[in-house]
Amino acid sequence: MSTLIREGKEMSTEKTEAILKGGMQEFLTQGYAATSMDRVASAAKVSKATVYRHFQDKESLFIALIDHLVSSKFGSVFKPINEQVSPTEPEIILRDLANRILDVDPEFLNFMRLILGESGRFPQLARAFVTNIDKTAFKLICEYFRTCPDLKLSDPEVTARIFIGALVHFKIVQEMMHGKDIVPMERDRLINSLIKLILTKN
Amino acid sequence: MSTLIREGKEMSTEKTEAILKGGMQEFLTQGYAATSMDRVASAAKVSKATVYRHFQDKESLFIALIDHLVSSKFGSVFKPINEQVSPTEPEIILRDLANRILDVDPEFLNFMRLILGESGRFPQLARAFVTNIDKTAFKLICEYFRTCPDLKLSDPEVTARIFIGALVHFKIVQEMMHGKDIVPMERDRLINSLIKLILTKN
DNA sequence: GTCTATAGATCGATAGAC
DNA sequence: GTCTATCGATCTATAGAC
Repeated sequence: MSTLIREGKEMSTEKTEAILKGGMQEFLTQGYAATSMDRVASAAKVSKATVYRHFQDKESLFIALIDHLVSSKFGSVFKPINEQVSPTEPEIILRDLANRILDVDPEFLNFMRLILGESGRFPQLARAFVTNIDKTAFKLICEYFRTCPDLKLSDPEVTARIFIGALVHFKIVQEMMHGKDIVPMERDRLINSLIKLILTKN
Repeated sequence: MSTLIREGKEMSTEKTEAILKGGMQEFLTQGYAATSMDRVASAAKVSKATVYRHFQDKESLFIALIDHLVSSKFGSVFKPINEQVSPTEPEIILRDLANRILDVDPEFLNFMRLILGESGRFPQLARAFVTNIDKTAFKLICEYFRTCPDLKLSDPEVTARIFIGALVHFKIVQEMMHGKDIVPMERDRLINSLIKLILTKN
C-alpha cells in the first residue's frame, strides 16, 4: 500500500486502483497541466475529495501513476526473444526484433509522448522511464547482439543502440508526429537496409 | 502582416514581435496548457488586452508562434555541408555531419520537446515540423549520401534516415530524457560505430 | 472513508476609458 | 492601439456532514 498517505490506517485498494485508472485515461490523453482533478474523479467514478484522500495532491498522483505505469504496465512491453530450438539465422531474428519494436502497443506511444512532453518539468520521471527500458528491452536486445556467434560485431552494445534508435526514431516521426504521408517509407525498406548494414562483416 | 487580425488596419509590428518573443519564452518552457496569457503579456511587457488585439485567442497565438519558429528560427538549424575545395574523405564528412547533429542548439531540443508533447492535440504542428525538417536538414544529408562517389550505398535515402535516426534518438535519450548518467556512452563511440557500419561495403 | 458544498486563486477573454 | 479593471468559468484543495 505504498500509495496511501497515512500508512497506519487501511484504505480501499479498489478506489486507489480506480483513481489510477481514471488518471491514466486523462493524463495520457491530455498531459499533466491540461488534466483536472475533477475529470480524474469523474473518470474514476469517485468524488474529488476521495481522490485527495488517496493522494496528497495532483503532482503526487501524477508521479505515482507514472511510476506505476513504468514498473508494471509498460515495464514489459517487449517480450523476450523467442529462442528457437533450432539455431535460427540472424536475419530472421533481427527482422523479428525490428518488427516487434515497430509493432509496439499504440498506448505505449502515448505514454512516451507524455514522458517526453513532461521531461522538462518532471526530469525524474523521464529518468525512471529510461532506467526501466534500459534494464528490460535494451538488455534483451543487447544480449543477443553480444552473444550471437554469427554476428561478430566489434561493438555489439553500440550497434544495438543504433538498431533500436533508428527504429524508434522512425516510429516517432511516422506515428507520434503523424509524418506517415509526409515521409513515405515502407517499414520493410528500413528493416532490410538496417539488417544489411549489420550483417555486412564488421 | 499575416499575424494581424484585421488586415485592413495597421498594427504595431514591434508589439507583435514582443508578444511572439514572450510567448516563445513561456510556451517553450511550460508547454501549451501550463502557459497563461497573463504571463505571456508580462514577458512581452504589454497588457493582456494588447495580446488579444494581436492574436484572436491563446490557440491562435500558439499556432502562429510555432509556425514562425518552424519556418524562421529553427528552419535552418542545420547548416549546409561544407563542400571543401579538395575532395574530402567520406569519414571526415560523416563525422562532421554527426557532430553537427549532436551539437544542435539546446533551444532546438526544447522546441522538439514542445512539438512532441503537443503532437497529440496539435497534429498539424507536428506535421509542419516534420515537413520542414525533411525539406531542409534531411534533404542536405540525403543528397550527400546519394551523390558521394565513395559511398556506393544500395539505398542511400534509407541509410541517411538510419544515420539521422540513431543520432537523434541518442540525443533524445541522453539530453531530452536526462539519461546521460543512466546510459553512459561517449558520443565518439556511437559515431565511430555508425561510420564503420556505413563505410563497410554495401 | 466517502460524500456535497465551497473557499480562494487563477484562468481565458472582454468592456470601456483614453 | 493600448491600457486598467473586471467578468464568468474553471482550477486545486479543503471543511464539515454522515
